[in-house]
Amino acid sequence: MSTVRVRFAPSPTGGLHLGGVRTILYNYLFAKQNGGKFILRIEDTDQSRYVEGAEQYIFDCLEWCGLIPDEGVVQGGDYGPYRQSERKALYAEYAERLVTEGKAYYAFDTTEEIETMRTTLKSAGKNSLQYDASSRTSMRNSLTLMPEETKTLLQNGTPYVIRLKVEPTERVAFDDLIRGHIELELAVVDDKVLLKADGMPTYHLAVVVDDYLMKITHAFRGEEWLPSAPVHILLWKYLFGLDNMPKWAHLPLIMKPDGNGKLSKRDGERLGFPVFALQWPDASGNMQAGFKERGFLPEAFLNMLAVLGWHDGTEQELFSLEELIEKFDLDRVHVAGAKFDFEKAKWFNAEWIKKLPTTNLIPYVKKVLVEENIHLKDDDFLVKIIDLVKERCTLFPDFYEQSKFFFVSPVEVDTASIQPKWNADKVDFFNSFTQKIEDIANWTAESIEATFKEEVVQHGIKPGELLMPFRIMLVGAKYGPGVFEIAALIGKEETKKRIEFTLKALV
RNA sequence: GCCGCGUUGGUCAAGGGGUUAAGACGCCUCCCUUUCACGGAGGAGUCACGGGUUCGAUUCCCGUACGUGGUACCA
Repeated sequence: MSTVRVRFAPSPTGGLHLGGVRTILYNYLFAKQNGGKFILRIEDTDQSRYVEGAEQYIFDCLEWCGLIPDEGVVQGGDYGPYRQSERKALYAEYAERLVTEGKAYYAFDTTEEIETMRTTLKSAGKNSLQYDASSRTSMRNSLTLMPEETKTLLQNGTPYVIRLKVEPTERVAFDDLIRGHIELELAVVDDKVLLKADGMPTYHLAVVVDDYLMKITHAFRGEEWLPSAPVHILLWKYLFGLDNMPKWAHLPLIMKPDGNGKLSKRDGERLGFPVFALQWPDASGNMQAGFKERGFLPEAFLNMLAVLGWHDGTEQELFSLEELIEKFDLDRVHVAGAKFDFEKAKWFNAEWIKKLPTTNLIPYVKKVLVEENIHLKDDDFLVKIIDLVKERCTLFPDFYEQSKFFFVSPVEVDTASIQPKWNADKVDFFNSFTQKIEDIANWTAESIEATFKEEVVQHGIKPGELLMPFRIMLVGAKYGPGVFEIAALIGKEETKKRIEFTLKALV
């Protein structure tokens, strides 16, 4: 049994969105669980749509997710180059070989001529407007032209493409790792362009040639590729033999949460959630926050993506990357598309924030707080705070709201919530309480609470009447962890200061 | 239009001839917390439709509907 080799081949035309990352993830999991190699190549065959920086972006995404290729554009390897633009000559060679063997042909038709052909077919009431066995005989290609004419055209540098000669009577079949046996008629596929006029291969030629030369054993891709599988099978048959063809798995699509259709890069903006792993500009050039920028943990992001279309059959929902490698099973990948649910995605993040050791969270929380101009003391202090508030946080920006009062006195205090029931007795209470805390030698949540309770008894007021005002004094509003915990952490002086501040505001 | 793939609560889903049809997110109620969350206990809500096959279909078969993908010198 040869080594499992899988690959992912993104095109540098835009940000990596959910479907793409999930395909990478499944590829990665499969490779790792079989002790194989995960290879990254770049499909920059459509240079008209090439976007500057998109390639680096792909590397950055992989790094953030922790899905590092074993071989490829960055790491190198024995089967390079891994960028298709650098393999241009290679593809042309195979395309020529197909022409020589009568499996493909040169086509000199211009875009306008093809347009004309289609309108003619349409007005004739034809359903199929394809460049195929039925229409190629009336087009300008090496099948219809005299050999000398073709030769002259080529010598004159006339632009041409190489098209696959699809025999409509053939049928092809293959076994999909997820969907089982699939049979397709070639009558419905057109004579696909293999080599474009600019000398670049189309996806169809490139994927087959690269998969062969890079010894790929298993190929995972989105379901949208299923209809073109016959083309690839034909190419394998003509070029390298069906026995060498990788096993295919067509993954279900990730769909829009509302309405219909597969999730697209524009949906994030429209629906208010990220669709990219990392930030990426939208069509109008505005930067769209990715999962990273929105405050997701890569662990949560990967976990959420893994179970969108795959389920391990038990009740477990939280999986680390190591567990995913161990448990992932192609047989348990769904056949139907899944709608993306941002609420559930957030839940995964909240779970991972609770699950991960606090020390792992420090860098993320620090970043958020520093961006809010919070002056941070030592890590020990931060760890105590994180422990206190982390179960109240879903995304990292929540840490700011949930912990800012540990660092700065509340600017706005919600006195309106205290005012209605405020009276002289309560003022007395807080005045004597501020006196009493002077004497607390060991400033801990327990001692503060004990002192507070004693005072409450002395004044004969219900504790509930006083706890909320106290909280509002310290936090500024009605939320947060235990009041005595907060008082303990911010210190005696700060506690006094905040009580006195609010007392004045309430007059 | 044609071809492919699909269809279990609002969403993710387990199950696969006989089940009270798991579980999770979200929603609702209550408990805990003299706050907000976390946690706990409950609740509402589902097998697209029509025919077969069968003693019995959510499950198997065939249709229909609906969804979705493809039908490019895009990937």
